[in-house]
Amino acid sequence: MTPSPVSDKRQHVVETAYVLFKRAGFHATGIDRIIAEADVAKMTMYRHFPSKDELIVEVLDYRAKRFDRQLDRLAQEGIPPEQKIGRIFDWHARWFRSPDFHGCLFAHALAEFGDPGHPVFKAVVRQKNGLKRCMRSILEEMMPRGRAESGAAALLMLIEGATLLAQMGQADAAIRDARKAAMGIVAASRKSQ
Amino acid sequence: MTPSPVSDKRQHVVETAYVLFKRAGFHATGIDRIIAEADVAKMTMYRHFPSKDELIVEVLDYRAKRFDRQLDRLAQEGIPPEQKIGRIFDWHARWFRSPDFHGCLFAHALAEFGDPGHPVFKAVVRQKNGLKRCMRSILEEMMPRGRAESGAAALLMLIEGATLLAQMGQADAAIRDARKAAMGIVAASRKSQ
DNA sequence: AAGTGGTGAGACAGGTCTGTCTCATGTCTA
DNA sequence: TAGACATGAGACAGACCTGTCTCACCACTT
Repeated sequence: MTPSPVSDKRQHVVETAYVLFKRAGFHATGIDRIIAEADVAKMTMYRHFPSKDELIVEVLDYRAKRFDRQLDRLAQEGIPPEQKIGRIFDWHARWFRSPDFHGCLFAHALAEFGDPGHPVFKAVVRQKNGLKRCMRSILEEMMPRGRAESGAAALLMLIEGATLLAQMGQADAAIRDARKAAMGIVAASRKSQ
Repeated sequence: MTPSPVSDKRQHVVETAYVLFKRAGFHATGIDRIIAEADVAKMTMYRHFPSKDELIVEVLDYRAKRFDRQLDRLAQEGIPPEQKIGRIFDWHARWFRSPDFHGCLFAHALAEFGDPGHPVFKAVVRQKNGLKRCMRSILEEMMPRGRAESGAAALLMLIEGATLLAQMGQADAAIRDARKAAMGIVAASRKSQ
């Protein structure tokens, strides 16, 4: 029996590559390492992905989809918007404390693939815009469009900065200060302009 | 005549490496590329730097020193603290608009060298802590120590996030929203807790 | 005039990189 | 039973990587 329509191995390679990329970076992680860790033949990998770059894009899109799903669950209907924002920060706090936290894979990808025309670069932009859009739609529940756009950008920047500080070993202080600043921004934007 | 006590070439290699690292990343930039661009023999490089990693640390420390000098000039005495913060954001706005802006080299270094024990990692932490310390000392002019520490962290996170967004092509909006959020944080922290 | 030290040029070693190719194997389907 | 197909194993090419080494050169000092 074919294990699954478009194969088991493909997804297994993606998940293995994800772990290795996260731990050691993209250029520093070789194809040989990936296929050894995934226990898969080289040709199996190259039959599913035309190149390493395409594999990287696949890994990023896969993680972005997972992240979006978790985000949707946090920001479900029937909860006041402040609480939704709070939950997003809670989620990040848990992430920062997880044993194999190594910073944001998308930010790392941007560092290694700085050419705006590169598919990896575009995948990163997609993910970050998605997160910003999510926060903007939350803020729009309590403030006009323009202010929600600025506020979402501010929240996104705080989160990205907190992720960086967390990677430098200041996770607890970072998430606490970012949350405080975020709540201040939301409260101020709600009241007036 | 010996050109300079510890040689001209050394600094020239550092500056050439800086440009290449900034443009293409650390792992993706080979030694051969650096010496070719610097027009220097390989042995000249290896006589000054024991390894590529040491060169990277040297490049980072060199840029950190330059950055600190510019920062000191911005935050000179006799200026109200709000204005000092404003100037730091102005400086970043100009940086984001500069033609060869490619994001923060230190953040990129963190992405490629995620091991906390690695010298490159430590060099990044030094630089970020320096920037945070600078902003904290500015905030301490107008608020107590504890609040200044949190506020400085928030400002640092906003700046790091803005730099990331700027690299994704949203420089103008990022710096505008980050500045607005920063001023709100400063004003709120000044008044009370 | 002899020596010293930084440098240039490039060969070289040993390893790793991505990506291609061949051939054998097993497994499901018609 | 026969064919189709994904896979395993690994050789292979060609490029690139870091780092070492030798030898010649040249400028300056003593």
